[in-house]
Amino acid sequence: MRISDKNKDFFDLVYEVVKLIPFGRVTSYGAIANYLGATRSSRLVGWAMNASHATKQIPAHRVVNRIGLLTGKMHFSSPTEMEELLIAEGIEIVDNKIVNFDRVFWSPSKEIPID
DNA sequence: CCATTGACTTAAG
DNA sequence: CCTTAAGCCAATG
Repeated sequence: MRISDKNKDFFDLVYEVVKLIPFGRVTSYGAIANYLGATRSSRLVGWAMNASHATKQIPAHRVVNRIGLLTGKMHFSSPTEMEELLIAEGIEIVDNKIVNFDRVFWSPSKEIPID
């Protein structure tokens, strides 16, 4: 299915993008919002992640804020689950922040091949 | 229906 | 990078 399909809800589009994040890579709420054409609506991406737990299985731990801070770790099953998952993917984290953020950052608008 | 809140971002200082 | 202020929009009371 094409990501550029606008037939789905904003939440579903967010899920599609998040599911495409490669192993060991992360992206930001704003990058996803920007890719979906809603640069200023990055809060909705976070809201979508919150809802994702109940609806689908999504690697929400690969989505952090614009500076690589794990702002949403408290919304997981365990307060340390997000950090543990990222570390398991080879991502360094210090003080709830991704150290090598510039190296593991994955931009959807630049790295998703256009259909 | 109005007010507040929130896994956010940008701009300006 | 930090702080303020403002914008954004769904959910909640």
